Amino acid sequence: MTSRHPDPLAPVSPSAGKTRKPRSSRTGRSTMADVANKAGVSAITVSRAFKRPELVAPDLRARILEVAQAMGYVPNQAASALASARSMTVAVLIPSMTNAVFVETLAGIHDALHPRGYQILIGVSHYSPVEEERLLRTYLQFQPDGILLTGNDHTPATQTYLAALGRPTVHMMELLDDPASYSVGCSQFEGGRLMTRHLLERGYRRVGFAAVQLDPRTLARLEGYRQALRDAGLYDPRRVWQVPEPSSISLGASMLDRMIEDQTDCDAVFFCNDDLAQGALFQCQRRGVRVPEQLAIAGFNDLAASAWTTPTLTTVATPRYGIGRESAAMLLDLMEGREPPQRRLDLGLSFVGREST
Amino acid sequence: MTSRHPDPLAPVSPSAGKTRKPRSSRTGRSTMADVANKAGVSAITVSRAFKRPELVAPDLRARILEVAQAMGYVPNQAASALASARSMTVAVLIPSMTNAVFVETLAGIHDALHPRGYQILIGVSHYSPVEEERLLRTYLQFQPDGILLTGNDHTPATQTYLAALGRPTVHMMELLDDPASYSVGCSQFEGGRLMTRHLLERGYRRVGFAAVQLDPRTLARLEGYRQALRDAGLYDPRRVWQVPEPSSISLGASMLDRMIEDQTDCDAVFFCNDDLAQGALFQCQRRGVRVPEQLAIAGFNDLAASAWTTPTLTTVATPRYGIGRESAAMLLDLMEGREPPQRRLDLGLSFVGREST
DNA sequence: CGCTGAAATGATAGCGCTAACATATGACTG
DNA sequence: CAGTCATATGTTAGCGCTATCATTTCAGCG
Repeated sequence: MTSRHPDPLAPVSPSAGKTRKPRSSRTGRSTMADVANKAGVSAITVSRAFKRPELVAPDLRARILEVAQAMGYVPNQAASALASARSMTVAVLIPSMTNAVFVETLAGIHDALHPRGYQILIGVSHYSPVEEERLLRTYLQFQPDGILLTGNDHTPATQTYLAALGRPTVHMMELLDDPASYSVGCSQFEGGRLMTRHLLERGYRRVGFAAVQLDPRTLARLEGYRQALRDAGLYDPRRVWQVPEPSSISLGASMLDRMIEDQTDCDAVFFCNDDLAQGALFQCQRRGVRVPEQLAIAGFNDLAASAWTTPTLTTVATPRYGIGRESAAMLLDLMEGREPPQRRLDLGLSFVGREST
Repeated sequence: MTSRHPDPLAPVSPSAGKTRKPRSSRTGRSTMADVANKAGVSAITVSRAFKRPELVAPDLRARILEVAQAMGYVPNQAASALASARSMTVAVLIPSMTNAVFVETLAGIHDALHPRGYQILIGVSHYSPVEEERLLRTYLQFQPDGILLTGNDHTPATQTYLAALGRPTVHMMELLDDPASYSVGCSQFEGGRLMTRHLLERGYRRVGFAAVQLDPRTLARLEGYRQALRDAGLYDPRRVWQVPEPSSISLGASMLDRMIEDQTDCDAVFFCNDDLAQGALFQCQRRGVRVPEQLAIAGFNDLAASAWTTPTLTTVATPRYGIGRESAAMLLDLMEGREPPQRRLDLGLSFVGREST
C-alpha cells in the first residue's frame, strides 16, 4: 500500500539543512523555508520573527527580516490561515453600496479593522434576506474570523449558519433585544418619532410621510412617525406614501409632485431619508413652492449636502460612521476572546433643526 | 528519526474507508474527507463534484451534493487556495472611499467580479503612493489572482512588486501609453479641455479654475484647462486656485468666497469636480450671485445631484461605473489566460450642458 | 474478441504555514 | 554548584484541499 512511497526513512538533510530545494514553489515566490535556509534558522523561527516578534532575539529577528526583505519574501496568507485556523478576514454584509449611509458605515469598519490587520470581505445583499443568505454561504468558505451584518431581518437558514459557525457576529444599525446577540446602532423608531414630534411642536398639523425602499429601518421610522401622530390624534393614513423603489434625489422630486397631485393638503412632509428630502427641496424650488412657509420638509440621516441646500434641511443625524467603527471594535473584542463592555450599544441620534421646517 | 511516528505501515481503512476520524477538524466544521466518507467516495471526487462537475457522473454528483448539504459542509477556501495556488481574490486599491466617484467604480468592479466568484480586497490609499505601496505589500500576502490600481503614480517599489508578482494588473481611471500595461479610463486632460472650450464658446473670457486634492487626475484636468485657455490667448495664472485639501461641498462654498474676495473678476469658474461646484452653487444662492448671469459655474463628473441644483450644473460625465466594470472584465480575461480585446480602453467622456453656464 | 480510448474514479503527495511539544542555553537561587 | 526556571530555538506533524498520475470500466471497432 505504501509501496510507491519514496522510502520514508531516507535521510532528509541530515544536519544543517542546506540541501532542500533551492528556492520558491509553483508560484515562483520564495517561501518561509527558503528564508529560513538562507538565514540559517528553522522555518518556525522565521514564522515567529513575523508573527510573534517578542519570542525571537532582536538581532536574529533583524537578520531574518533583512534576508526576507532581500528575497522579496511575502508570507502566504492561505497557508497561514490553513495552519492557524485564523483567516484575518471579516465578512461584512450590507444592503447597498450606492447608499452613502452604508458606504460611511463601511468606512468606519475599515478604519477600525485595517490597523489590526483584518481584511474586509464585502457582500451586497440588495436589501434581500435571501440574497444575504446566499452571500453568507459564499463568505463562509473564507472562514471569516467574524461577521458584521446589517439589521435584524435574516432568513432562518442565515441564523442557523451563524449559530453553527462558532464565530462572533455583530449586528449593525438596529439594536437587538435578544440578550445573547451583539448589536450596535440607534433606534430608527425613536428617530421617526423625534422628528415627527418636532414637526408637531412647530405647529404643523397635517404631516405626511414618504417611505421608499421599505426596508425594516424605513418601516421603523414610519412606525415612529405613526406613533407620534396617533399620540397627538392627528394620524391620517392618506398622508403616507410608500414606494418600494430605491431611494434617489429624483425619486424625491417625483414623490413631491405626486403628493401635490394627491391633494392631501400636507403642511409638512417627513421624508424617510435625506436623498429624498433633497430631491423634494429641489423640486419645490423649481415649482415655486415656498419652504417652509407653504410646505415644511424634513429628512433623515444628515448627509453632507443637507446643510447647504436652500433652505437648509431639517433632519436627524445618524451615527453611521460610528456604528461601523464601534461594531468593528466590538467584533475585535469578540474575535480576540474578550467580552465587550456591552452587548447592545446605542449610539443615539441627534435632531438637526434647520430652515426647512 | 521517524521513531515517534505512529507506524506508517499500519492499515488505514483497508477497504471501504469508514474508520477514519468521525468528523470535523479543529474548527468543528466538517471537511471534504467527512463528506467523502459519508458518501462512500474518495475526497477528490467530492472536490470534483464542486469544482469540475462535468467530470463526475450526474447521479453521483447529486448524491455528493446532497450529503454535503446535509452535513452543512462548506469548502475551506484557504485550503483550496493553498493547494491550487488560486485565491479567487482581487486586490483593489483606490484613493478614497468617501469620494462617490471611487465608490461607483468599486460598485462596477464588484458587479463584474462577484458573479465569477472572485472576492474583492479593498485598500484605501488616501491619495498617497507610499501608502499604496504599503497596502500592496499587505495584499500580496493574500496572493490575489489579480490587481486593480487607480491611476499611474506609483512608487518604484510598487512597480517592482507588480512586475515580480506575475499576476495581471489593470490600471483604472487614467490611460497608460506603455504598450505592455493594461488600462481602462478616460482622458482627464481632454475633459478639462472640453469643458474649458465650452466656456469659451459660450463667450466667457475670464475663466477661473478651482483645483483641490491635487491628485494626478485633478492636475490633468487643470492642464487641459490651461491648454485650452492658452490656445485662446486667455490664460491668466491669477485665476487658478489650488488647494490640497480633500474635496467637499463646504470647501466649494468657501472657495467661492475666496474667489470673490480675490477680485480676479472671473466671469466663469470651472471647478475640478461636482462636489465643489455644487458647494459654490449653493453659496452663490446664499450670497445672491446670479448664475450664470453674473458668474458661470461648471463642474466635473456629473454626480446625481448635479441635475437637480438651481440652476442645474453644467459638467462632464465620467464613466466611472463603466471603468470599474470594464477594468474588472479586462482583469478577468487576463486571470483566465485570455488576452483582452485591447490593452488600453478609453471609455470617453460626455459633455453635459445645463443651466449654470 | 482482443484492442483502443474515452470516461469515471481513486491513491498519493504536497501546497506553505503554525500548533504543540521538545530541547538547548544560561541566569539565578539558596 | 545542583536545581529551577525563563528564554530562545528546533522537530514533527498536520491544517483541508487539489495536481498528478494511476486504475478501472466499458463502448466501439475491425
